[in-house]
Amino acid sequence: MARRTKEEARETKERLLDAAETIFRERGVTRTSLAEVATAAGMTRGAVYWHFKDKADLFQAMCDRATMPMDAMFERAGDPGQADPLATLRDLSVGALQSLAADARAQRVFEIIFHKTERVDELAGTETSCANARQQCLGQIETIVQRCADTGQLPADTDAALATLGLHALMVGIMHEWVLDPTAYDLHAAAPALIDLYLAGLREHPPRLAQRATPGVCPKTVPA
Amino acid sequence: MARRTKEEARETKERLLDAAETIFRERGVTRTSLAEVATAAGMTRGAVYWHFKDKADLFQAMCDRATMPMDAMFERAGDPGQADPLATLRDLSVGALQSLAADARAQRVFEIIFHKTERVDELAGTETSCANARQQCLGQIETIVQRCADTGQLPADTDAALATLGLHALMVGIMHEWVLDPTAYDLHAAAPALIDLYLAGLREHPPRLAQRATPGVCPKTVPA
DNA sequence: CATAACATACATTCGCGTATGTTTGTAAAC
DNA sequence: GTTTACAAACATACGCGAATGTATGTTATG
Repeated sequence: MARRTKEEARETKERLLDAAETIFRERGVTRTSLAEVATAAGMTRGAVYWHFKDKADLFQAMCDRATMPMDAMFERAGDPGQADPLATLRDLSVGALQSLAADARAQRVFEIIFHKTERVDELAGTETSCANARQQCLGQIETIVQRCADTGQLPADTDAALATLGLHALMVGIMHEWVLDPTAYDLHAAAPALIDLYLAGLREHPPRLAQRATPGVCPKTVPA
Repeated sequence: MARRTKEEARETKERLLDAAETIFRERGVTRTSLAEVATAAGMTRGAVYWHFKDKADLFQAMCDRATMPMDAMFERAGDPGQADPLATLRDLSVGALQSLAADARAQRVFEIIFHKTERVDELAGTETSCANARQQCLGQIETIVQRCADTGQLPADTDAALATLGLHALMVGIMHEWVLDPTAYDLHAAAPALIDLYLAGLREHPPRLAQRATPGVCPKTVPA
């Protein structure tokens, strides 16, 4: 069997990507051979090497296919001078979490990215594109946070960088833990509460610029 | 060369663990061969197989050696009926972050755990011990949060489970991102601000029990 | 008929587990 | 307090399977 039609070839490529999601998730990226991916898709290694350069290329394509909608969200949120930046920030954060909750493919791929792969130089292409997305994400958030401080929705001396780090860390942590067991709780329902909790803290007790040690609730210093 | 003294044998074991930290971090756990670890420690594979059963055993020992102090922290924080549970919670959270900031070995190992390994069934021993630590950590936090709600330091109808999920996610996210570049910011200095920000939000706008959709700042629903 | 879309075959390398060799602390026997 | 014998603490050698990249087949499409 060989030489399928154009449409069939596209289907096999999709099936290979689907198989990669399944097998990478089950066995981890490094431990899975391309033969396993191929047989899981009902093909042989020849098909894989025809559509993709090597495993890194396959992995990259798999990630791109899944993260495309979330990338688009961040693109959309940055361009206009929004009238209500705090609401924009909330919508963006809650939307990202809820879009993960609604997209089974994104859940699989994020589980792979967070728990089933090793960040090494050999996946340099994926690594840099991932770092770019992260930097762009952080930049978007910090821009909006700073706009909140400028428009008075947050205190003027808010440390936008630290506030951004915290929000980003919160979202990364939520995704990181939730994909381990999506049945643990309803992320779609919980996302607003979690984000609003953080944003309320940001209004109530934000990190201030030019402030090293925060007095906080308890003045006792911790051992080490 | 063979048959060193007891003390020398312990030293070589430590050197093997040190080498494992270095090589695992550089090349990822799965991609590193035991030969690489051995040569990096100035030994051969014979030494590795003498001190450890296989790679999983070496990895487990490396993790245990590094996470021991942090495990002890959580043990210490749970036992007594603390008078000020909210302060206990803050001390525990800030202390965990600052202990990471102060311990170079913990930084290396956490970077390996978060970014240089793949959670698969083959590392079952490590996986379950890690899950146990995570469950114990979550349990400790939730117990303290519930105590805060019971003693009136937080609203009585606070959803302790969700509040715990958020705090845990925040800390995981902070560690997850910070170990990627410890020079990005001073974690020891930033930890109190980040934790106090979340705890302030917890007092100001906590998740409530028996409450599905939170009204929040912006009622608009997000696409998908 | 030329080539896209694969399947098959081949050579090479790499890592693992084990088996065996070697040296030397170390503790009991004398 | 030697000496002897045993085993600790490694090094070396072997055989095996598995995965990779490429080279070469095969078939049907455009």
